[in-house]
Amino acid sequence: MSTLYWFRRDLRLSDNPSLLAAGNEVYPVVVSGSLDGLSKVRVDSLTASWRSLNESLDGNLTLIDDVAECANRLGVTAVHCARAYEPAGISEQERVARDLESLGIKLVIGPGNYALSPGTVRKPDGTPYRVYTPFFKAWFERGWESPRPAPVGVTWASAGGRELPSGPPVRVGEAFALRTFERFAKRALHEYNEDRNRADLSGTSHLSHALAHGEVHPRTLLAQLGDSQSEVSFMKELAWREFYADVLWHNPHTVEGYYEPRFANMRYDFDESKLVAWQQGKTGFPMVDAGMRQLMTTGWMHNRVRMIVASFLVKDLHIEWQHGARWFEQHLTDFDVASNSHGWQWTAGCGTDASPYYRIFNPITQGYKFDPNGDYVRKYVPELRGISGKEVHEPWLLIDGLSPDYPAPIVDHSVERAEALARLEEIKVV
DNA sequence: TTTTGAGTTGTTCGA
DNA sequence: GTCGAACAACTCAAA
Repeated sequence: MSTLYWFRRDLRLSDNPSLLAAGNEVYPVVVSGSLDGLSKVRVDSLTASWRSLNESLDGNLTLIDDVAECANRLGVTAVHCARAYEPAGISEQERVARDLESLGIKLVIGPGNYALSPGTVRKPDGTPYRVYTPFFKAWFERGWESPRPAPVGVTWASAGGRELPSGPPVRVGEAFALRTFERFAKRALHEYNEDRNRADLSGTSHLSHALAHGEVHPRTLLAQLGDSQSEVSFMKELAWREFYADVLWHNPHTVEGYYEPRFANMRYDFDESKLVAWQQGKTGFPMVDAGMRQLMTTGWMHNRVRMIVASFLVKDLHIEWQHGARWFEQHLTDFDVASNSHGWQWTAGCGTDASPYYRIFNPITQGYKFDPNGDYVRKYVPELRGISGKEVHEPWLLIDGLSPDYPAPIVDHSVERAEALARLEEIKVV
């Protein structure tokens, strides 16, 4: 009996239990609505992942507009997919399930792209964790299942939808994800504990795109990790992804709503010209500008730099975190709603296990620390390439060093730091 | 039951 | 120049 498989954010064949459940005669499809509202860079990256998956499916992956309509036309009795845990995905799957049910077709939803599905790790009293470290302990002690093999002997058939959109070649896909991990495991993983914060090095895994698109299952990675300090550090990063998915699952309003509600009452500014300067990487703070331009030119930003630019928007410009989160959503090809919203809320101080009120990043100090030679800044801010060495982090100190094209700092950090502390004081719990 | 110490990612100030 | 203390309030887990 044929089934229809609806690929969403699980664009892989191996270690995909939902796909294994779909049987031996499968119509693989993706849905055109997945592209709605996405920026060009995200459309390009998602459709590149689709094209890569299509090669593994012997060219049978097609693009459809409506799952229920397609399933009905093909006469299948069941549609299979992997579970979504974020609010938009949940409601989409509920809607499709209702549409299918009215046609007498089952929607079979398998587990999603987490070692432990959101909602499963709980405190002994049954409530969800609000602090990462105890979550990690419970998550680790509970453990996860072994990776599953790719399906064997499946006949893929075209559902007769449209051809996949073409686009620029992007290095993505399941095989690329596995190669990326192998490369990482051979080199950077050993120094991960030391180098992952260095913006000027390639010390991170570069697997965020693959994890966000489900080109690899996290437990496929976990199964290959030992217990060295660096391997445990990487495991903890994977656990952060699971923690934030869990937090969002329990608190769906926190996509754009405050996890800690009293922060909704804090005084914020909205200066459009400052927001635009931040977005365009023209704040006059080299480390911030390098990060924002890396985002614009590559669709990715180093995690350490994400914190620096986020802190700058929230604590130096006093702009609400949601504006920054939305900008990231438009430009990050590895966008993950749970990690994005809760990463921002952590920096803003309103999230789980939040950054203490006094932890305000100094964008200059952070530059010296995590781009010690200034190479990262020079790579992404061409106006500053004439300045050699670490001096690039404070171009205003150089008599002849400042390019006329590069802006002066748009704020005084020490003034805005004090302002941020004063505003936090106003919402202090008495 | 109550208490206690720790909690991803930091900065500043004063000794 | 280095170094340690101080900087909310609250959650969680262990004692």
